[in-house]
Amino acid sequence: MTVSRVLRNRGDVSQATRDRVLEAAKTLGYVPNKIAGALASQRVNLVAVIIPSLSNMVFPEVMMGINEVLDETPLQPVVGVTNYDPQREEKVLYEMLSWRPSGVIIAGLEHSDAAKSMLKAAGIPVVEIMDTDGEAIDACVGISHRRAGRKMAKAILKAGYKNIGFLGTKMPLDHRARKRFEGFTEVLAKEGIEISDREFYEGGSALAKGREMTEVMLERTPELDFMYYSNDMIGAGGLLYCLDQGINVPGQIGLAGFNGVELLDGLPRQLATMDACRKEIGRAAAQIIADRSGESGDTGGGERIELSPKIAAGQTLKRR
Amino acid sequence: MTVSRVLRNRGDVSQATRDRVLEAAKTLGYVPNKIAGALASQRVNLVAVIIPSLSNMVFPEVMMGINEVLDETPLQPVVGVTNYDPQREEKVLYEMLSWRPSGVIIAGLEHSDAAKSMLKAAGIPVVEIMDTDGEAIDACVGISHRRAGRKMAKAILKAGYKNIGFLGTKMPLDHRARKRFEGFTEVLAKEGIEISDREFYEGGSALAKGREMTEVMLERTPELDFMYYSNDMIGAGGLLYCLDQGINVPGQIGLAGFNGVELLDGLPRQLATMDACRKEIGRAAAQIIADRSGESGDTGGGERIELSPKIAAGQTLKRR
DNA sequence: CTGAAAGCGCTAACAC
DNA sequence: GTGTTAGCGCTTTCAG
Repeated sequence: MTVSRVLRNRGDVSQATRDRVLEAAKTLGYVPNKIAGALASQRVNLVAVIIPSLSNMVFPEVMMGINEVLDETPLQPVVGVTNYDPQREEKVLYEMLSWRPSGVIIAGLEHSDAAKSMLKAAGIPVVEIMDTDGEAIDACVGISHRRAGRKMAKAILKAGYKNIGFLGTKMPLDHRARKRFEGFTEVLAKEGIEISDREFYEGGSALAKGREMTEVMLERTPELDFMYYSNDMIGAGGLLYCLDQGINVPGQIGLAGFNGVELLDGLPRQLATMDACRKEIGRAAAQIIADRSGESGDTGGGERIELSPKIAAGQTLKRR
Repeated sequence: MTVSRVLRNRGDVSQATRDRVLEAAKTLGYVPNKIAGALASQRVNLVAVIIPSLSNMVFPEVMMGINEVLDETPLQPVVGVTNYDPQREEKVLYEMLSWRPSGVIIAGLEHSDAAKSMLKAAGIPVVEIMDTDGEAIDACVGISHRRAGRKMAKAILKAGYKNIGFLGTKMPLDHRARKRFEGFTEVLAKEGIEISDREFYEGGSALAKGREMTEVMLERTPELDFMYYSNDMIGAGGLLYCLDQGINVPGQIGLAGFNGVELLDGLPRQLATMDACRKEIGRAAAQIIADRSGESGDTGGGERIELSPKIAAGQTLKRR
């Protein structure tokens, strides 16, 4: 009835009745039931956001970007965490889709077949984020991790380093880290160079792991003159370790990480890194959903935004 | 009809029909509509989680605790972020309640009157987390930040420090930081000691800010022999700064932070801190909601769990 | 064990 | 401008 109209600021209602309704609503402590509303209107202002983890700052930062633009709209994000587990991803996705959200933002391009079918069948905007190396179901915004790996390899070679070590996570399911690694070794291979040593970790404090791994690797392969870390946190650990040991960085050994986390600003020396454009990705993805959910005929589709991460050479990647 | 029964594994359905239904559901790619289900059953398996921020690791860690226990139940968390803004908190809360969740987990004990009324009127379990210094609406799990501040002050005094500086965030709305500060100065006052200097920051990289603030303060008040940081990140920045400057820690100056973040493990020296029991808080809060949402008559109510944070004295808070 | 029927609290379309 | 009506897609209750 009329009440519904005023509560949603729709069309013709006289000021008098409007006031009366608002008054009543307030005194009764009335909170509309969105479930009923959604069912009736076939519209749910929720955006499903599916990410692998909350345990490092990267996804929370993406969330912040998403929040920023969704705040300007009636849309609300609902997040689900998969722990890098395809099974869980499938389940979380199913749960979310059963709420008939206005769109979904999901990390990565790799999903189980079932997940892909659900996404395709959902008939809502789907934005796959963080990665552009592969085929998207619908829209896609991110960076090319393969290209990022290549770019860093080139910069390192150009700076004159030759004996390069790689340190990363032991995560077969972190496809983005894997792609960076592939791009990285690819460029090295072209120059006839192979990774001199490599080390992988899982669990624990990344900073501490970075220290440990660096120690182990330097002991095992003393001729190393560069270490490429698959994320800034272990890179920072490595940097702190080197400084502790009185190792000249980058004189004796150069270092680089990946992500461009804010944390690096406070380190004794600025670690070379590459900005993964996390907030920007969140913002762009949310924008796509917001734009499309406004339209009627789902005009858009298949948007593809590839951001280009830039190297922040810091002080740990200098020409020798 | 029957279909509904098999999809929910309810009561008496013959294996034959069950199979037939499952079969049909699969081939049709049927995903049940939870909105309709929720409306009909008056049951929504969502738990609203309202937190101030995602920008440091503390709340993501609480989330992980919540996820852990909710994963074992049909309940699903939905998070809302307030940016420490009571206005936003009110709005976010309103939005969430309009989905009629099974419970709400909300950070802090300080809310606007409107927010409090909504929470009281909602008729669902409400767990206020992180803080126990004040009056809870319903259940409450956290630590006493006032007590935490007092405890740290005692430890510092006992270790023989006299000229103490405080460094924290410029956040009038971070009640927990404020309470820690109050507890801290209270104990000092009892011993006839006043904070020698203080400094507050906002925005930017906490690690970098920690460095800057430490530098500024040491210049301004050279007689300081201890610095108490309101979080570990700025504490870590301070520690790195001191080490850079060749300042003997804790010989010349002692340091302590707050939170017990994992990051500290990788630092050149272990910063003294106090574990805020974040994951544990998340777990306990989720458990309360889970337990109560199982019962019919909302048996429980008013649970109050106060965890006691322990000092991890690290290497930067040693008897002089 | 299975079907039919009556809502859940709203929105949308249509009268008044 | 305002009231009325018919569903939205399920769950629930009650008959068969």
